[in-house]
Amino acid sequence: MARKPADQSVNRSDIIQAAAEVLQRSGYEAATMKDIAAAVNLTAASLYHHFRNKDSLLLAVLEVGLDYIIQQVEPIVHNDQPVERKLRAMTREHIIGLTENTAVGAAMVFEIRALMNVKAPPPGARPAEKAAYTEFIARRDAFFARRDEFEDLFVQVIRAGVDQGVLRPIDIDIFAKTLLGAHNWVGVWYRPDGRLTGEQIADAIADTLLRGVMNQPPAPPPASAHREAQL
Amino acid sequence: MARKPADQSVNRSDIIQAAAEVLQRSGYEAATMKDIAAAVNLTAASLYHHFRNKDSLLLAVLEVGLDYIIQQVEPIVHNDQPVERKLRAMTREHIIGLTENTAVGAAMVFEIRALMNVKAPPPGARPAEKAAYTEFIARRDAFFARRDEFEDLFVQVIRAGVDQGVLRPIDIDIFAKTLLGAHNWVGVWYRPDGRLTGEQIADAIADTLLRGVMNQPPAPPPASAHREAQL
DNA sequence: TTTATAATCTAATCATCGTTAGATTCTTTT
DNA sequence: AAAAGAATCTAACGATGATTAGATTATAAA
Repeated sequence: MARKPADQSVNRSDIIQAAAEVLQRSGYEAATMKDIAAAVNLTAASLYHHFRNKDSLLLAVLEVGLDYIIQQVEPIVHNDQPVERKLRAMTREHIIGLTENTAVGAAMVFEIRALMNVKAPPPGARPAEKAAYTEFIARRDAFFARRDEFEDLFVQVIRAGVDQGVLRPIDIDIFAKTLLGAHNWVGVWYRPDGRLTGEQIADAIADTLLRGVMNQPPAPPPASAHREAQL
Repeated sequence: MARKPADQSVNRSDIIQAAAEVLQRSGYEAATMKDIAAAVNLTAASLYHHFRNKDSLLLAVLEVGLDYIIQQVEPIVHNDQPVERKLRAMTREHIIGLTENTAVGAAMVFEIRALMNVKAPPPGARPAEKAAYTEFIARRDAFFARRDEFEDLFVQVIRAGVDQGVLRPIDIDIFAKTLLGAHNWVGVWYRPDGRLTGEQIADAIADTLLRGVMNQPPAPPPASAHREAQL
């Protein structure tokens, strides 16, 4: 019965990646379904075979991005390295994640607000439309909850550092947001053909921010350590 | 001949502020001329008496924001205080500027990209339309140039600090972007009814970032110094 | 080979929105 | 008061774009 998808037909992931790229150029509202479809050699109508509507496609892009970043960062929180090592590794994974896929990275920064703009269907709308909306709201709220959880990972590690006396008695929320701002901003200006790799950028940022909050000046970064060596 | 504007009629500034507020909620593409007009009790058509078109209104919002921030930050660069005092004061003025008018502050972060999306008029368009477009492009490019100059103010001060040996031999561009990212991000999450004032947030961020880049640990911030005392 | 269904297309619908035309009202100057 | 121009309005135009209906094609399972 169930047919295995053919190799040459596009799948959800193809569309999500293409959508992210169009979003990066145009922003959500300016990006048309036709633009996105053209990026995978389809017509706009064909996209509706894969996604309920435009909002749902946007959400899918953001979910993929958040899932990936959480998957990279979360394990670091639960290992038993010292706080400074954890923070450095988290900065690395976050920034590398944003720079490896700049389209999705930019969407994570710029398009989240578009999630707030979706309008409820009018009272006279078809039941299917209302159902789609309800489901969307639930998925969106779950997304925001996960986003908050992600940001809280940094808060947890920073708090542990302050409690242990490794970090100065800083305002934890403000530092977490300073950190996240510095990270996210990389997603705004980074270009793959730039002077530095994502890894180098991450190390430079981590150096400065760690030094800014540690009681003892941090150990110099493991100069040419390979990425996995940090985990 | 020339009539003095009546007191109860709306002026450019009113519309620009209202537009910024609508933009903050909806983003540029989702914001309609009707929405903006309603915020100043006008019809959409009336806006065209004050602005050539929607693009031009967006640009006006961004120009106002950039002008204000530059006006606050630029003088600091040219006084003769030590680098650390300058950087702290620049952070203060930048963040206070973003938090005093959150609508314009958010526009400066989120809507600049919309400037890239304006489409050229078709070859068959009216001359007036083509002229408006040409003028828009020129103004837009001037805006970007000024924006770059603004960011360069930070680079200049940081470079001076490194040259003087006050700051560690950091990567100047990366640190400037780290700083700007931390600043701009405040414009994303700050709420006027939050726990801290813009000034307090600025001080906390400046503490951490300065400590992160100074060779000697920075002097503790002038605890309860009033804002103007920094200049 | 037949069949079910996945994937895609063409063509149309429906709503929204930027923009313009032209009339009207309001305020200042003469 | 009359004139001039500024500010605003109503009504419409034209374009765009999300979405749907229904037909068509391709592919894997039977």
